[in-house]
This record gives sequence, structure tokens and C-alpha cells, in this order.
Amino acid sequence: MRTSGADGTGGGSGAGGGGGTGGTGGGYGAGGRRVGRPRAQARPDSGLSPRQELLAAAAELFTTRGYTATTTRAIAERAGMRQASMYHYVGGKEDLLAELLEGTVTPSLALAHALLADAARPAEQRLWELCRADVALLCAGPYNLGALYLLPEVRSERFTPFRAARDELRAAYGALLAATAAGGALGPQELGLRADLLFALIEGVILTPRTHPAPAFAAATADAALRLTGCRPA
Amino acid sequence: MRTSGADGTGGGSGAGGGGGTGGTGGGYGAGGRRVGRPRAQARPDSGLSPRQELLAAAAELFTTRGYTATTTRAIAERAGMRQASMYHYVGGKEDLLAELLEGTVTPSLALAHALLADAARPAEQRLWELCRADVALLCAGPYNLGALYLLPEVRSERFTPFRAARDELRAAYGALLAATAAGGALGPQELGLRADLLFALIEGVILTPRTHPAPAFAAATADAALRLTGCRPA
DNA sequence: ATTATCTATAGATCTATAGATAATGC
DNA sequence: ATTATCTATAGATCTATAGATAATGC
Repeated sequence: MRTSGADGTGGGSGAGGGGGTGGTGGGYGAGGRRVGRPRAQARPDSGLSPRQELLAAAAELFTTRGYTATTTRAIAERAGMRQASMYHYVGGKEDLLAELLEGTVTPSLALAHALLADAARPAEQRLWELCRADVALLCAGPYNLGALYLLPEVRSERFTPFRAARDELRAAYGALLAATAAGGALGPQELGLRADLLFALIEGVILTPRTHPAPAFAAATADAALRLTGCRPA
Repeated sequence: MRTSGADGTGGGSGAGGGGGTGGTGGGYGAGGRRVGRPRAQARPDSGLSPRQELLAAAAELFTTRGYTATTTRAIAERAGMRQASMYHYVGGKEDLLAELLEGTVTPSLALAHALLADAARPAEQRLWELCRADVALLCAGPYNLGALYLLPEVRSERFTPFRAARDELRAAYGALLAATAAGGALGPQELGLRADLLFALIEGVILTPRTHPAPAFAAATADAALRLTGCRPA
């Protein structure tokens, strides 16, 4: 029998992001005995909640083998449980994909809103900061989760929240650009076009082989973004 | 029994590109009776060779439903034949994917080589032209074939020719950039980084919703590319 | 004879649910 | 009693090959 919810893990911070895995999040890793039938294959405690382990497994497998090619069995087994047990924590592969996708946008979106509200600093500086942080987020983590943006599945209704967040982020780029001197000089048509190109550059890092060291790369991309928009001289 | 080759269609021009489908390419569409057992489901002649019809079907299905999710049956049936008959023309799905991918790079690569050799024109002008043409190619055709770049399968050995061509194209962007005044002023490290960012912008159009009219969008992207590289003032 | 098709199929999987089981909690 | 697992499974597919068949070509 499938117990109803069980997502009581809290917010869920997007398992793919950042290397900072540690931190015993939420009562797991306490070493003590746990309720419920023991797992068939015992394993050293990773410190992650089962749901987070599923997310981490999904991030690796989706990017490495592909979303459709990844079976529920592969995800569950990599997370240390049997295939059927996965359904105790998530509704299926789609749930995992949705959460991973949202994790690649939500932090940047929050930052964008904060920057838009911060009228004290020059818009150029705020735009640069958003670009830098967004690229850093997209390049964070061992797997290129941005590659999942182009999955056909993402067009389906299940992923409307993700698409909405991404569209909001694009709009925030446009609003920030409009607040710059260069952006203010443009007509609305031209402004929208330039914001799209700016966004294409930022997200285009998904398509770039990760050869350059990440922090320098993020800053260099932000520099290039300001040149692209006309906010900064060559 | 599987007859050996049967790829005698000629070069194969990448079925996804351009809207210019017409032109009765290579003896098909002649209206006359054709050798071999008739198809189970007769259909009005499309003017495309069976292989081209398979490519067109694959382009639609791969981008619409996903590569792994697309079955050989779906491709064959959309091309007007039964599942098994597909193997008379191609070795399998991978063949189709490889040909579609190569079609999105080969024309730009040829142009890049031609432009590199044309020392008479200013490098800035040639770089602009490459950007414009490449974006136009990536936006051509009804389906976003660039979305296939991020398939995990593409990392496998089968797609080495495609990856090599794409790397060559990236290198050509770098060489053209190095020939510009702005590029010449950069150190080798900085130049490589900037070429990668340039390439990220161009390929980033894959991630952009196709709202703007294609020709204007291609030109605007080329403008933005020159600003990004520092070849053109804001 | 050659060619382009077709039908049939072996062998291999995959998802999601039902129901059993083995812990801790009270 | 509650919870987290497990085992088992129904029903549905998919790929690639073997071998048959129905045209045209000579």
C-alpha cells in the first residue's frame, strides 16, 4: 500500500547544486536505529535523506545516460533501495526531474528579485552580479543539469512551474537591462531582443565544455554579457 | 536478409535544414512504377527518397518526443514503411541521429574555412558573416535540431565525426577572432576564453524560444557577437 | 535475377501497484 | 500501531534478424 505524502524532508535544496553535501540535514545520519524494515543492501550512511539520495542519483543518471534511458530501478538502486521503494518518496521520474530543474533556476530568480529591488546600486553593477551568479549556478555541481532544459518532456504541463520560473528570470534580466543607461536608450522591441541574446549567452554556458576554472569563467561571462548588451565598452 | 549498403542516395543534405524540400531529388517522384514489393500503405509521393523521409521523420520525432523515447517503429511508420523495412536504408536510430547532427555543423564549417582563406576582406566582416550564417542554420528548419547536441549518446564513439566537426568549427571561430584587431590584442589564454563565449552565444540560440523573425534575429545575434568579442563599440 | 518490401518473432525489459515483512514506538 | 522497506507480478513494449513475397528488369 502506498502511504500518501511522505515528502516531509523540508524544502529540498536541489541535490545537483554545489559540492556542499555534508551537514547531516534533518535527523539523518544520526547513527541510531531507524524505523521500518531494514534495507536489503545495507550501506554506510551518506548523511543525505532518502529523497536527497534519489535526487542525487537522478542528477547523475539523467545527465549521464539520459532521462528516458534511465529506469526507475537504476535510480532506486543507486540510491541504495529497491525499485519499488522509490515510490514511497517520489511519485516517479517526473517528480525528480521537476525538482532538479527548479533547483537550477530558483536561486537565480531569488537573487534577481533582490537585485531589482536594490535601487541604490547602479543597474550595470547589479546586472553583472546576476550574470556572474547565474553562470556560477549553472556550472556548479558535478553534472550539467542545464542539459535537461532541452528535454521534450519539459514542454509538458507537469513542468509549468519550472518554465514559469525560467521565463520570470528572463524577464528579470530584461528589467535589469532596461534600468541601465545603454538599455534605457533602446526601444522596447530592441530591448526585448537584446535581453533574449543576453539570456542566450548566459544559458549558452550549458553547451560549453567545462575547461576553464569555474569562478573565473563566471566572471568572464558576466564581462562578456555587459559588452554584448552595450553596457560596457570593448 | 539485409542487403549490404543501399545508401545510394548521394550526399544527404540534412533533412532538417531549410524549408526547401522540393526538387525531386534523384529519380524519386518520377511517378513511374518502382521496383520491389509495394508498400502496405500506399501514400502520395513526397518527392523525397526513402532515406530522406526517414531523416525527416527522425528529425521531427527526436526533437518532439525525444531520442530514446522514439521507437524505430514510429520513425518507419511516419516515413511510410513498416518497422523492419527501415533497416534496409539505415543501420538504426544512431545512423539517423549522426546524419542529422552533422547536417547542423557541416555547412557552417565549410563556410568558416572559406572565410578563413579569404584574406582580402576584413576579419571583423568575415566573423560577422560566419555568426549570421551559423545562427541562420541553427534556426532553419521546423525543428530545433540543436537540442540534440546535449544528448548523452552524443558522447559515444559513434558520434566522433560530429564532435570533431563541431570542435573544428569552434576553432575556426577562434582563428577568425584572432585575426581581428580586438582579438589580436588579446593573450592566447584570454583569446581562447573569448572564443568559447562567442561560441556559447551562437549555440545559445538553441535555447531561445523562436519568437523573433529568423533573418533579423540572425543579424542581431551577429551584431551582439561582435560587441561581445570587443570587435565593435557599444 | 534483383530489389524493396512485408510478416513473424525471440529475447529482453520497464512501470506501478498489491500485499507481506521487519524494524521502532508506545 | 506506525513506518520503511521488501518481494512478486500484470500488462505492455521494443530491436534486430530470418525468411517470405511481389514488383520490375532482362
